[in-house]
Amino acid sequence: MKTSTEPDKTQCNAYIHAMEDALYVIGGKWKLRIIIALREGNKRFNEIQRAVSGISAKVLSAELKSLESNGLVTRNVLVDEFPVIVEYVLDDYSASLNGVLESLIDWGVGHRKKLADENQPK
Amino acid sequence: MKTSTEPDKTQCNAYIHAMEDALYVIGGKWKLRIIIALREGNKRFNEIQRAVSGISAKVLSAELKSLESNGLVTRNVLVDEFPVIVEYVLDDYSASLNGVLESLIDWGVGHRKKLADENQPK
DNA sequence: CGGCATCCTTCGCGATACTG
DNA sequence: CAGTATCGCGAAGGATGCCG
Repeated sequence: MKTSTEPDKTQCNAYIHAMEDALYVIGGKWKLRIIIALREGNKRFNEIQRAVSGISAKVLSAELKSLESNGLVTRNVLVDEFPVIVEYVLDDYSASLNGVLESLIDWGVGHRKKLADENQPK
Repeated sequence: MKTSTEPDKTQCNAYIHAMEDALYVIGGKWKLRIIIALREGNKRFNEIQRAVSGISAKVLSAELKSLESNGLVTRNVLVDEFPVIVEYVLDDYSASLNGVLESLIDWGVGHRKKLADENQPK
């Protein structure tokens, strides 16, 4: 607690800072899309690449490592011989993102609806 | 509605697509920070720049225009003579983002807490 | 005061090819 | 199948200066 005369400024910075923390982990073009793809079930590397259209193997590889290091995704090696088989699984911790995902998806749907209504006012 | 055998895949794509719509409008490094800054009250250009630390005038200008064109922010010219004075105001529509903002901020706070706990397990 | 112009850097991302 | 290596583009962003 503080007795300063500018509590708002402090609050605002705290909010912005929390947002930065969040975006550092789940920001960027791909991370949330990958998580959404994995929500419909565990997937192999190439399956994710197909589900998240447009992502390259290099980027997908990097994103998965990042998600793994943040405890959101787990990498399971199913077969460790030549045609290696790997499966990616959402970690329990990823459930903590449900609120974020749902509100973002909802807002996206609503915003698209709003744009459509503005173009077809009737 | 469809009778396909792969409703999940369709659902997943719809979710990802809605997310893309949302991120197109509020994604990127700065937009949500600017909105948070404006939530504590209307601000002038330079005030926003001070509140959102690190943003340059050029980028702030571009971001404000983008937010304006999406109906999230309104630009009010208070004085139109030489030392021009402009005020930026959150539009009513921006309230629709409250859920997104709160869940992101919450998650950021929680995630930081989680990291702290992992480093100080005792 | 608000904000555009210019120049420059950074790096996220993409395409293609290749390997265990 | 699951990635890595290489190359390189292009957009986003930073620094500085100027102008109404």
